[in-house]
Amino acid sequence: MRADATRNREAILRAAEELLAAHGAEHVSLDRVAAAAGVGKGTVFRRFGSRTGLFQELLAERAEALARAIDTAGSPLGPGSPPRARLLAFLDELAGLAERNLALFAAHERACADDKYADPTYVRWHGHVTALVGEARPDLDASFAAHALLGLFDADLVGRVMAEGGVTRLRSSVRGFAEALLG
Amino acid sequence: MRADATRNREAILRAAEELLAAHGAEHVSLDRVAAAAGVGKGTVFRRFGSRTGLFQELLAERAEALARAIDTAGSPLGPGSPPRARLLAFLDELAGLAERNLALFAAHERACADDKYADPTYVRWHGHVTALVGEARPDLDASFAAHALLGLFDADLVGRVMAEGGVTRLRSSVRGFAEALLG
DNA sequence: CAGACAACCGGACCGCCGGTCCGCATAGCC
DNA sequence: GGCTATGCGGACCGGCGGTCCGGTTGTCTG
Repeated sequence: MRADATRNREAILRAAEELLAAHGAEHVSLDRVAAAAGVGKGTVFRRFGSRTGLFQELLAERAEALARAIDTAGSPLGPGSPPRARLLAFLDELAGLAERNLALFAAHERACADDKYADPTYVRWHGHVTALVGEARPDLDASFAAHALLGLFDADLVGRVMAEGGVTRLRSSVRGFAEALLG
Repeated sequence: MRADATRNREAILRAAEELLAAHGAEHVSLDRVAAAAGVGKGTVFRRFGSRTGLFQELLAERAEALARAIDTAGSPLGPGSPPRARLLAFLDELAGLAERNLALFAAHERACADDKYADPTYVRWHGHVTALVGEARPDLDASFAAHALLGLFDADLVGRVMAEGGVTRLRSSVRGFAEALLG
């Protein structure tokens, strides 16, 4: 990749973030992103393939730290902790991530609306949660329950809950739900 | 409403259903619906206001029987049964409804993507589930749990589960999840 | 039955969007 | 300094949801 290509790639990602923060997920078209990045529309598509690809990449970037933490021993998130604690810790982290990136979550949802299960980040999360649920509650359909738990972070739902009680309410509702489910 | 208006209204609803059944939710544009109904596009919008309105109305139609059953004593669905049984019965009915109307669920989801909580049918369902959860598990955030339970009927998830085990698998996964949650 | 009016219809039209394409520019290498 | 592959920009496309208005038609009245 040429140096200018790398620069443009970064400019596009940052422009997309700014527009998300400024105008909400619904008003971020790729024309606008391109314009804000000081770049042609074609460049956006060459770099990211599609709208879907752009938001997937953006989410992957924001989720990277969490992805690493999951595989690293030493916190309740990592291997070594009991599955129930790991799962609760993971969901709590996810709540934080959703809070800090609500507009991105919304945009990502829309962009991945068809074939939402193909998104790499979602797939990783789902695999993780499925495994943990399988250990903690072997009687359940773990994959199904994992989709349901990840569904708690639907952007509209998160927004609604946070409007009433902020991230604290979100965290406690999620935790309460997960604890009830795990028994 | 004039007689021709009533006829057209019905023709549009039936055409939309046929198109949903024939091609999936993604390929049903309002032009196509209008053409299939033998009607101008303007007529579709005059009758239903928007794409959203059309699919909301269609879902409301299909959900009417369930809505009545909920308020009528005499089955596990209706008032008089214990909340836990009512909730499980309701979710089971919803699974059946989702199975029989998968394409409609998908189209409805897309059409209501912004402001999904404004859909009248969803609001009714959510109120019902919230009340039942509140009785069965007063320790939970009932409204939040209700959204989560209704999220189980996301069209993509339903489709995926049914691809693996048909409606039987869907019903048992839903039931298992709900039972675990209610303890 | 005739006439008149309101309700309704059709489809051309609009702006916007995601996505494509190709002639031109330039970064990076010899 | 010159050559080429890589990348760039933005005009362009098809399709969408939604609007609008000139013409049509159901219906009510006398």
